Formats: sequence, C-alpha cells, structure tokens
Amino acid sequence: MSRAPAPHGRTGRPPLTSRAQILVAARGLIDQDGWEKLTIRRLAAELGIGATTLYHHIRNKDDLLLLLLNHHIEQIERPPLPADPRERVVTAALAMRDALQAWPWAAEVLSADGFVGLLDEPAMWMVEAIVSGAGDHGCTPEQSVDLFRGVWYLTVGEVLVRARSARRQDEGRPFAHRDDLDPAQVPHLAAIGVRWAPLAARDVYPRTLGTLVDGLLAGAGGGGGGSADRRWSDSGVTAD
Amino acid sequence: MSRAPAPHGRTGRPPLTSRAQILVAARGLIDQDGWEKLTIRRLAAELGIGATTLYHHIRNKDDLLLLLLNHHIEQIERPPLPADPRERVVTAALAMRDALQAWPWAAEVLSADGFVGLLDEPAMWMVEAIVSGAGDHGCTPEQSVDLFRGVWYLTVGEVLVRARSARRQDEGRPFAHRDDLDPAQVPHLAAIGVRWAPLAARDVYPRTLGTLVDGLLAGAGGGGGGSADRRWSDSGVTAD
DNA sequence: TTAACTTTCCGAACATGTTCCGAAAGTAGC
DNA sequence: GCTACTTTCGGAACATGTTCGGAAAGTTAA
Repeated sequence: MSRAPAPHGRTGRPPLTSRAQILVAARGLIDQDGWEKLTIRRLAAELGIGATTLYHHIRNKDDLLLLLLNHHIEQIERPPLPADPRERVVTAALAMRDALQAWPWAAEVLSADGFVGLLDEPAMWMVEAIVSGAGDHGCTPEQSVDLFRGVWYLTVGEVLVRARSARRQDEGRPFAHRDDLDPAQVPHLAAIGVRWAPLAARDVYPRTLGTLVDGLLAGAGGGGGGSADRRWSDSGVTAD
Repeated sequence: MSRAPAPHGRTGRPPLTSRAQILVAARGLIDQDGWEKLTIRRLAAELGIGATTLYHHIRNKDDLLLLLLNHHIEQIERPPLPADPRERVVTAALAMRDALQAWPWAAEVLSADGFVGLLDEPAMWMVEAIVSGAGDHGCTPEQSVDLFRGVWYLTVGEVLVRARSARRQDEGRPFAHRDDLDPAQVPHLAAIGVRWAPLAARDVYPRTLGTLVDGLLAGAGGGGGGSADRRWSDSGVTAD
C-alpha cells in the first residue's frame, strides 16, 4: 500500500498520506457536504486511513481549519492598492472582510483559535496595506498599529456576529426583535420594535469602516504636522 | 429524597433540583476551578444528580453559560447615564465592554451561541442608552441602529480578539511578532517588528470607540438639521 | 386501595476530538 | 539475510456534550 519508494536518504516507514492530500480531501468534503459535516473520522475514512493517523499530519482540527483558511486567503486575488493612503486602508480592510465573510467556517477559526497572528505571510499584505496607508498619511508607528487594531476589531466583530446571526432563523436579529419590549423601560427600542430586523440586515460595514478610518486618520496625521514620520525613518521606511 | 412537598396543585414527581440551584452550583464551580473545568458531568456530580437530569432544566451547555452571563450582567451596577447624548453612548458602550471583558467565559458564549439577541431585559439598558443617545443627537432610527451596530461590532471584536490573545503566551501578538518578516514584502510591518507586541497590548478601546461614535454622530445628526426626529415621533418617542 | 396521569430522574448509548502505545514498514549498517 | 533504528499507521480508550427510553415518585380521580 505504499506510494513513493522513499525519495532520498529518508529512513523510516514511508508516508501513506501527505498533508496536501489531507487538505484537498478536507476541502472536497466541505464543498460537498458543508463544513459542519467535516469530522476527523469522516475525513480519515474519505482518505482510507485511520482517524488517529491524521494527527501525525495536523496538530488538531483547529489547525486543519487554519491551514485551509490560509490556503483560501492565498488564493484571493489581490485588489490593486490605491496610492491614496486613506483609500488603501479602506480597500485592504474590505478585502479582509470579504475574505472572511465569504467563508462560512471563518467564524469558527476566528473564535476557536485566536486566529490573529496565526496567518501566514500571504495574508500579510492586507495588514501591510493598512499599516502603510496609515504611515503614509502621517501616522506614527504607534498610531498605525492603533488604526489597524481598530479596523481589525471592527471587522472581526462584524464577521462573527453576522455569521452567527445568519445561522439562526431570522437574519441579524440583535435585540428588540420581539414586540414585548416595555416602552417605559426602553422607549427607543420599543419604538423601533420589529423594524430592527430589516434595519440590522443591511450591510453597513463599508460606511462604518470609512467613518472609523477617517476619524482615526484625522486624529493622528492630520493635525500633528510632519514630525510623525521621523519614527518610521528610524527603520528605513520612507513614505513614497 | 424529595425536598418540597408539592407547593400547590402541581402534579407529577416533585423536582429534586431547581434551575436556581444549578446556576449557583455552576457559578461555584467556575469560581473555584475556572470556567474551563465546568463540565456537565462535573456539575451534575456536584449537585448529586445524574448528568442527563440537567437537560430538563437547561437546554444545553451554551444555554447554561448564557443564563450565567445574563445573571452576571444583571448584577452590574448601572453607571449614571449622562444627559449629553454623545457621552451617554460612550458610557454605555464602555459599560458593555467592561461587563464582557471582566468575564473570561464571555468570549465562549459570544462566539458559541450568537449571543446577540439572547440577552434578557436587564441587559437592554445598555442598548437603549446607545440608541437613545443617537436619537437625541438627531439620528433617525435607521442611523441609530447603524450606530449601535458599529459600536457593537467593535466591542465584540475587541473582547474576543483580546480574550483569545491573552490566553496564548504573549499578550496580543497579532502579526509581526516574529522578526522573520521580509522588509521587501512588508516594509512597515518589518520596521515595527517586535515592537508590535507592546504596542498591541495597550488598551485603545476608549479612544477608538470615541472616534467611531464621533464620526457616526457627525455623519448623521450634525449636518441634516431637525427633520430627523420626525420618524421617532411616529412612535411616540420624544427627545427629552 | 387502585388506576390513570404527569413530571422528574437517570443509565445506556452515540458522535466527536484527542491521546496512548504498540504494530507495521521501510532504510542503514553489518 | 539479519539486526538496529526511524518513521508512520491505527485500534483501543477517554472525556465531553447530548439523545433516548424507561423507571421512579408524586397527584388526582375512581
């Protein structure tokens, strides 16, 4: 049942399965039956190997999902990055959001494994684009990191909440979905009442993102003047 | 082994356990051994009942955590809500953040069960405060919901990401924690390098929140004039 | 007392992710 | 060919959340 006859001076039992095969099979199962049906034992059966064998190629299931996510992000077409710093930040953030949102399982990995800091280099261009946009606008490194974090938190929150809400019956029913709200206690919520659901279903991420970015950029580079880029030049990064 | 001899005209076998007892015991276990150690079987053992019996008092484990969260939020002291709309929004948002952040398990429930829309009335004052602040500032109901959603996404993202990051070795190591970043590919990230970690460890939520709220309020009520509150008055809500 | 009926309790069982430990299958040196 | 040695494979087992079917323990009606 062996496949490759030991490529080189490799010793030990030759592998029956490769990590790449596992990823392909996992991807196939997800595309076919949905990601909820992806289970370790099922994946192993699909590959014709024992369940526990998988654990010699992946650390655990979260790790598997993370590998799939990285693979998915790698294959995203990079949008052309605008020269204008503000537009670059917004463009990259939207790409981040779309990459995660198009992925029903992203929420699992996002929440299950921290996710941040676990992405490979191929995903870094989004971060670099945002940080560089901030820097080119005049932000200090500190302010640039703050900007990225703000954008990142907003994005993660949006993707997670909406992904979870969508799985329930009614799309995005945050609060006040029911009409039993006491107008004396929560007058505004009661006034909105059932209108909340359709309102919350709209996609306002681009607008909210733009507002946040504008505010953070204005509070950083705009008023301060040209002294900010000094700290970047310490490391050889110059605004081009 | 019975406890109460059938309070009223109740029929059937008298309950050995009440939901309240379960919540108290769960709370005790969490306070004692940490919330990771809270398991259905352990909780049942602590109560001296069978594991499956719990499922006649709670829907599932997520439901249990949700009940605990609601109970926790109920006991939060409500901060005095400022009359100024903008300050009211910020105050309520900070209260929301603190309530979730002080709770190591919040992230679990947040991500595990959607969470939004599952809170009881006692938590609604935070939402009402934010929506009312927006309304009093001149936002339409639509704009008010958008404002709340922006704030909510930012808050959820911040709490989730930071909770997850904290569990790992190094606090908040989003990206660029390692120094093997290629300066040719990601110059700004490489320039920041290991400085990212301490920068990302700072709490910038209040500042980011303030910026977002200011931007959303300015984009809604500020320029439009006084026509916005017409839609609120349809439902009998007047700015006081 | 007996016979329904109702509600609560719980042991057995299932699916899942994961760990342990030994068997299997190669290569390298003799 | 034989003996190490190394690496992969996978069955058994465990903890966990959860479901199922029926036993247990009451109340009400006859």
